[in-house]
Amino acid sequence: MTVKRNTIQRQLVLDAVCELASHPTAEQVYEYVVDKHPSISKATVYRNLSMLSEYGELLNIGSFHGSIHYDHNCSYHCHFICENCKQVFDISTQLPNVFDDLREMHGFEIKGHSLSFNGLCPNCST
Amino acid sequence: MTVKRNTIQRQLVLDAVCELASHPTAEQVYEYVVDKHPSISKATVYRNLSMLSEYGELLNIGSFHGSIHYDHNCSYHCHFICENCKQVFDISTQLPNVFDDLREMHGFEIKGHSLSFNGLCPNCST
DNA sequence: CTCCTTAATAGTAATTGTTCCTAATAAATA
DNA sequence: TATTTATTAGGAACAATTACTATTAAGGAG
Repeated sequence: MTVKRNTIQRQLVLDAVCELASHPTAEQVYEYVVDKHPSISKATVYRNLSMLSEYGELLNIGSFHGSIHYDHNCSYHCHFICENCKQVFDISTQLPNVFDDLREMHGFEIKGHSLSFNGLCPNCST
Repeated sequence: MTVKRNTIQRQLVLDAVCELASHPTAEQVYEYVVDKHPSISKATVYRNLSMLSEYGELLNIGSFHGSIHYDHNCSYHCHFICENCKQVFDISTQLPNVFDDLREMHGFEIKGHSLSFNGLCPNCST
């Protein structure tokens, strides 16, 4: 059995996503981390972002405008992506349990889902 | 005022997405169209896919596994993406009108949304 | 129908996001 | 403290997409 090791690089990547709290991309995480740990490489950031997502410590919320965004909040919520400023907003709303119904009705083994809206945020719509 | 011109290339791209009906990527559309019109270039396929999406004649349903998928069905439905076979399935289900509520409650001008599930399809889960 | 404007095209180069590769490093266990 | 091997840095490779430029052709005006 392979052991998951704790490295400062992995911790820095995880901390960055939490501290940025802006649904950052790998590039944005790299920019944030390289300040504190200049020798880190981009490959390390990419690798840790996907490993942390697999472990359930981060959430890959999908690819918007060409790059994958990550979220430190792994509990269920939706997102709103502004087409103008490209910002990703959290939308905390409860959708009824159609998800459970879907699971049972269609025979799909659902491991995750992504609900996102696009349009213009209050700032950009004026 | 710029005039949108009708070209055979644009029509072929639109037809391809309809005829394939498998949520194709730009690459898959190109492979399909180049048979009928060998001189078409990939840039033309990419350009027309994004223009047709802007015009509302196609739907960009998001980027899965590294490339954007398009749908000829522009009416509301969800998708299920199998993590194993990478197939995109249509899920026709009605979510209650939380979308209208969101629109009014948050001040976001919602132009579209995307709800997709990932996991294993019935074929792959056994 | 013919001419003219310019949107759209073909072909290719460039860019961007991401993954792969390899030798060196450093966690974790014995 | 020594050993194993997961992880790293750095750069090359790759794949999806966009940008660029000369050429072509759609469609409105005359």
